[in-house]
Amino acid sequence: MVEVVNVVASGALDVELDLEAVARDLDDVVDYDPEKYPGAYVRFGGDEPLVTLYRTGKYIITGASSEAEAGQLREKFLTLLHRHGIVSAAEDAWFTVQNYVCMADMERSVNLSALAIGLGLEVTEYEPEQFPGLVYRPHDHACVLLVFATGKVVITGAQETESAEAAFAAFRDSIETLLADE
DNA sequence: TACTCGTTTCCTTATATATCTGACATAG
DNA sequence: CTATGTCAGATATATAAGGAAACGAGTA
Repeated sequence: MVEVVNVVASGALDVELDLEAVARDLDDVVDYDPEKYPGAYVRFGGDEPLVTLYRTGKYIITGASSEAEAGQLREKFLTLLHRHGIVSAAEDAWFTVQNYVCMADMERSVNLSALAIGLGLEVTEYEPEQFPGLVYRPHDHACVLLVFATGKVVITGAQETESAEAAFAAFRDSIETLLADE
């Protein structure tokens, strides 16, 4: 079972923004420090996803647990901007999910050194002294898997949930073949 | 050699995962 | 004063974004 733990999405408004003015208008939710970073952070609540807004009108939503949650936050964000007259509804250009970060559990321990050899050294990276997880980049799936000795797996880089699920399913099948004796 | 222009890298944010390190704290 | 304990911060992964800095190459 693959569980989505983070969704990164981006979108654009067809207008250039004066972030200084936006930060003044929405002082209670906006955190803007151009000396530190060019984007303005919009936080509705400590537990809600983060919106990073740029001068160009583009924005990023990070920290949502589902595509639906990202979409709801986007609506909330756009409504806020409309209410303050910062943008009009017509200036809303596009919005897409860019990355799904998922978690899965094989519920068995894994010998990562053996797995690296089994999967092939050209598709894996395992340096336990640098990082305890094995990095697996399958050729036939557009995402990256981080495999841990405990059997926990992090799947990241997927543009769709289905792609993360397919990558994990294929990985779980190969694990059973490669490490059947352990 | 000096300057310009294009490319590349880093920064920041979220999130799970696990391992080690360094900085503190508190107890004996 | 030393022992153990706790906690935060790297380490690595993907991804968007804009700006700054660094860097290589080409020209005068």
